[in-house]
Amino acid sequence: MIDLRAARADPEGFRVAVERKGGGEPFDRLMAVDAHWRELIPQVDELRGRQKLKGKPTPEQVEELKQVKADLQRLEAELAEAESEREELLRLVPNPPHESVPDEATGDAEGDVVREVGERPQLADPKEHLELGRYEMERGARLSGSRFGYIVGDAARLSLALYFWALDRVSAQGFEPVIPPVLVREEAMYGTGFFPAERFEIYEIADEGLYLTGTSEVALAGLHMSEILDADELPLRYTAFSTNFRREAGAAGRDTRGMFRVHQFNKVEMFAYVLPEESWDEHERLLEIEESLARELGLPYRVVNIEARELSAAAAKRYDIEAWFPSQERYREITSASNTTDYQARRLGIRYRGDGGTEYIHTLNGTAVTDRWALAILENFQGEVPEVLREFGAPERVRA
RNA sequence: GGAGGGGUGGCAGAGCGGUCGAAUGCGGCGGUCUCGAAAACCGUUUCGGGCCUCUGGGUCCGACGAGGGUUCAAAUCCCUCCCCCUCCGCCA
Repeated sequence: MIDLRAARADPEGFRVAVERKGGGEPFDRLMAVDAHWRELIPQVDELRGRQKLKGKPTPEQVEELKQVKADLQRLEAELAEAESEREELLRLVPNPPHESVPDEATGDAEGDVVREVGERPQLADPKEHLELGRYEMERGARLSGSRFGYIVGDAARLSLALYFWALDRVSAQGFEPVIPPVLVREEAMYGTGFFPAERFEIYEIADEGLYLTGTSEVALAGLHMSEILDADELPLRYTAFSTNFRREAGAAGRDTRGMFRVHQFNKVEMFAYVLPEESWDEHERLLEIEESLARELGLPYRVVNIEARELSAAAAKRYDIEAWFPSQERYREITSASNTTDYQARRLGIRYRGDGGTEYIHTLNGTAVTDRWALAILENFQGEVPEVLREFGAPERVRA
């Protein structure tokens, strides 16, 4: 959530920033409700003060106190309503985007193309991943429905090698490996900003009140929820392997072939808790790690600075890496690195104790690898596997 | 899944419905002592919000797992939920 005090101090500035992500309307309502709340709170505080006694009241005092109680009940009800309205609106207002985030895309990308790296392979008739590896889509659909598949044989070995390779490289950069829960409570979903904005994307276990995470970002952000960390133990960096579940409800008809967009996939994710003044450096650092992974495999890619309206509620800025997919003749997203600044930390109550008292930390997340990387490897190298993955169990060549 | 017990400050652990934001111990911080340190002694030590402010702070309100309720008044009584522990059952 946003910093209410900062918003009060500069409502016009906030309004402009938040409107870039389409959050102007809830922001206006938030400011109105907050003003009402601030009118009520001193009145309620005053009455509560009168209600406090040192010892047993005389009968006359009890009569007086009953009147105080009546007034208080009325005002407190009004206050409670203002508070719950404010809560609700606070959940709706997105994190303002950073100044460096563009408003308009330059070309075919969902933002500004920062750079293109590597050479696209010259392939006369590129095969797609379904021809190159054994991905059992029809059997997957028979078992679980559309957008489910089995990854079998060499393709499975390739994916497993990718996870281990990525964990190796990322943990060498100081990220602690984690295997997190993938079922979480509603509060973790709200805390990370996936609720209410992206509720439609999330699978729910209604009986238990639990939700399947679409990314281990949720569990990694939740790892320290409602904690006060020591400034000198920051930054905290984690990397998690997990299976991710997404309903892909907004993607009807898109990417329906093969394993490209499925309801269940595996991912190695990076997550960092940092001091506020360090988060923009950390964001660049996450991007650099992601790029180093793509470069080490020799994947042709480009980096995109995502435009404001495409950012999630939580993200103040986001870089995607898009790999070239020869069969589609275009770049497609394979990673995403976001600086959520203090937005998740506020919602989850994650602070640190420094010299100037307690303050909210900043959180960031970024993809290391996903199953989609295996598809990019297959398509760009037409079945050949980069040498570096062999020692992690990948086959020399993937056969369907 | 069944049966019990319990959730209080960084930790441990008290707390007749009012004078309790909360005893005490440990830890932390500052000081005295010391060449220095330890010990001892003295002091200090939660978080959030509103308003004021000479930006040091002041003041009032809220918070004893969470949310409701009873009461003039709740850490203390009642209800719901969450979490932890013990025993039994089940299980990779």
